[in-house]
Amino acid sequence: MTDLPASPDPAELAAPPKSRREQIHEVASRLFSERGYHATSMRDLAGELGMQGGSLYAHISGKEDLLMEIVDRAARQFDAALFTLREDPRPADAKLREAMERHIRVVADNMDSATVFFHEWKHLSPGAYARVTGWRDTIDHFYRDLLRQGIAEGHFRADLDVKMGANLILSAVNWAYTWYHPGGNLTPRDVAEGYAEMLLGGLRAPAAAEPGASP
Amino acid sequence: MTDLPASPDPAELAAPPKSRREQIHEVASRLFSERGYHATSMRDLAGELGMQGGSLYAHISGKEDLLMEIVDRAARQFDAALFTLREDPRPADAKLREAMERHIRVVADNMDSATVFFHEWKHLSPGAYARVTGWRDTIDHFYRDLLRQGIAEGHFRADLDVKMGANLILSAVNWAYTWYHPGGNLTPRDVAEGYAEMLLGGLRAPAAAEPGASP
DNA sequence: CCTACCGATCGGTAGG
DNA sequence: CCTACCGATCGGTAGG
Repeated sequence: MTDLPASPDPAELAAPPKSRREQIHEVASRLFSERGYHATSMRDLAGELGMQGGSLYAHISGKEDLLMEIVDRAARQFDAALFTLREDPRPADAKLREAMERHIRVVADNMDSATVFFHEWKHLSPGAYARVTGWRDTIDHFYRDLLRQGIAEGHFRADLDVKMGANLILSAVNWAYTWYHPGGNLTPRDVAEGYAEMLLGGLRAPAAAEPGASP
Repeated sequence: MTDLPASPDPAELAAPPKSRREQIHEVASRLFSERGYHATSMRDLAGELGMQGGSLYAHISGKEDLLMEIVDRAARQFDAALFTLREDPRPADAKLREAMERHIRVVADNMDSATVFFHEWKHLSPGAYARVTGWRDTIDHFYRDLLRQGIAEGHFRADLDVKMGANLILSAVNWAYTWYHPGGNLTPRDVAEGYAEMLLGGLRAPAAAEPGASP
């Protein structure tokens, strides 16, 4: 109820005005994720922004650069989310929970560009393509190192197959892009904690309980 | 070293001659998986088969029908692999291993069409689209039922979140299409057993071992 | 299975 | 940011 003079549009309070370039980037992420890169025309994209196809080129240099930047940003977000955990002093199981939560949060907060990241990177030029596989290797190694740390600490099973374990964890957190609904009743934290609980403790019942026994 | 008269081409011994239609289907799976549906032209497809673009239409009715059949077949393979397990009398943990092995085997034996199944189904017409989501629901329910059975039997933890557990399992087996290499040193059975072991028993060490302690 | 072609649409540019 | 346009390519067809 407080007056805020010289601020005519209340929408401008919540978010600073987005540059046209940023708007194009955002709509492109949505369309590329919904229809795929090649099935989205520059005229489709322009239409959603209320302009003509040719007008886009006043703001961007080309369709592929748009894709490259969407994929690049997504990759950097994954990397940034996990990077600060490398030097984290906590034990491996706590770090695994935290890493999975951050990883899923990146997916959840960027459903569109995460989908583009996973589906459309093969349409990039060889240079950008190589950069993406580099990011993915970095993330893979992060989880492998984490598992090795846990084994060395004695928190994880000594007979663990590190490669396979990292694959399993990556499957869980990446696949979220196919089913997670940001507006739903599950937060990224819920998912991460549920997954970590199952992964760390296992699905199997701790003791051989009698079937049908009541407490 | 035995003579086989009236069989001039030894390649015909291993595999019966594939119909042209089947060849088209096979090459289309590969191209759609490598480049995506919309980035593959009918002329690309025809070129790989040594014919002109227009000639394809003597064998098939259209591009989308090709996609629909590839996706349909993949869906049916997943369904068929798990269907016979519904009535299997084994305990849930054994059935889970078996289901994961069969599921991963379908992915591994059909890397191309599995990739198309996971990436290109959104380009189908609404009718075919609905059919695919139906298949996916069926598979999802299979794993949920399996988890419920395991809880009822007392083999699985009673506090298990069935939906999340099914999601975790599906993540593991489906994501294999992104990294599995059919010619490599890991069989689908290796992957399934490794995954099942980690999922059932958990990553955590059974007892609190001393870090650095030697046996 | 080929040649020749159809209308439609593509990414991108010139000039304003 | 628009109008008008470029050459290229698309899925598909006619007629043989």
